[in-house]
Amino acid sequence: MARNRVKMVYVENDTSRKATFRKRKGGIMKKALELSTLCDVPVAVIIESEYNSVPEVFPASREAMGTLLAKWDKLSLVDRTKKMVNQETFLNQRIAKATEKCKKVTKENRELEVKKVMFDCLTEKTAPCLLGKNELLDLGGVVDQYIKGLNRRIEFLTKNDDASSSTSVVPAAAAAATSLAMPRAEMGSYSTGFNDTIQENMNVMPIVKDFDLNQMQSEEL
Amino acid sequence: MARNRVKMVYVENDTSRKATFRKRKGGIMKKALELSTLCDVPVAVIIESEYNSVPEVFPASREAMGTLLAKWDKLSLVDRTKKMVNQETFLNQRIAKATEKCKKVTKENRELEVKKVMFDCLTEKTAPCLLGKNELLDLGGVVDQYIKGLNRRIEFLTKNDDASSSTSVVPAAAAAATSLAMPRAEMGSYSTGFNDTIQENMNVMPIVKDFDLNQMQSEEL
DNA sequence: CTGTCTATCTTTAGCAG
DNA sequence: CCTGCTAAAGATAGACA
Repeated sequence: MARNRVKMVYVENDTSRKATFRKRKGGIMKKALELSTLCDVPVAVIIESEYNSVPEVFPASREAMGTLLAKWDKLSLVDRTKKMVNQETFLNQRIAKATEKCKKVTKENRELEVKKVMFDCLTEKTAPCLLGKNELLDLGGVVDQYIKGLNRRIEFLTKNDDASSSTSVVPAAAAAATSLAMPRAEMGSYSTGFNDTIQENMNVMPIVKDFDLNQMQSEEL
Repeated sequence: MARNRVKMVYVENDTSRKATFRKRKGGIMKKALELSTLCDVPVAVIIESEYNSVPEVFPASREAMGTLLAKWDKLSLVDRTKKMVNQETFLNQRIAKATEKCKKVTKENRELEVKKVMFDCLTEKTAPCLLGKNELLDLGGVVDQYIKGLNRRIEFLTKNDDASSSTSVVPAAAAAATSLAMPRAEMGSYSTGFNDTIQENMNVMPIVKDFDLNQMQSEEL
């Protein structure tokens, strides 16, 4: 978890594995204690270790532990199976969630790519004629959205800010760039240098979001 | 755990508590899954929640869970009690460890304070005559150690570095300062400006180590 | 409420003693 | 093997959509 990102696979090296085991066991026990303290819920953790001949460990109090296990014993076979199945469903749920997130990120990335192309066009790095039909359609959609934002922007400026109302006569492309930059400018002073704005956005655009299943937390169960 | 350091006490606010519960439960489940993956050990976590009518959760597989609980059932009353008692001892062990660490940090801090006084004396901010008997004794000890370090330093330089051997004639106080700075200089070039060295150390000295029990991990159990 | 963001706090992998 | 350190990865409280 530190220094190097660690792969979530069995640690082959005996020494490292033992070290990891000890550290992480301590970590879980602490977390369990914290959860039970913060939320006043009974928590039990059982860890079977090859290093401990009496291999169970519990952060719960003696009584709480007994109660927890008793409850488990008393669960109907149906409920128990249901819960057990939940465990089998555990990974499936994570996968489903991850898939959904992955889709979303992919979509966002496509949008970012299109925006990048748009700015490339503005700075003449890429000729639109080199693009395929689908790319052009996507690009058209993005540009349309920018122009819509631009119109709202013009309306806003015309109503509220005389000094800036002159922006309503700039070429559409530069205005679109301004529009894109708006979210950042909203809380401060408004940007007026279009080339700067474009350049600024050029630096931001290439960022493509990364995605990692392991980064996701189970949440929900 | 973020934005604000959180006190380890029951969270009164219902909304916050539920949010904390959900987040931390997810966190523990993930950690449990990671531990069992990395070290290939069976892990079970049972969390009884007021929000879940069938209030138990397990990251372990169906079989592993059964095995774990069976093992617990088969534990002799003696072993079980021993383990249980361990839970009662849990906090005591943490307290013991914390106390020990606290002592250590306190001692380190006292040494740092003494060093600070020593450098104050060198820069004439504090007259030694204003100090009490114990402080003077401590100070004497520290100065002695510096002088010892100085002698080793002189010996080293006399043997290995003709250009620097002239330092063997500097006043003891400045030499002591050099000695103190040595650990940092050992891997690079040697410091030669004594006033700079003193000033540099003045900036470092006032750092007094902090100590927090919650920062400690249970480790060991 | 459920999901998202992010400034901070916490955990821990890899080393050195 | 254990202990301590530290930089980097991870978890999460609080605020917000």
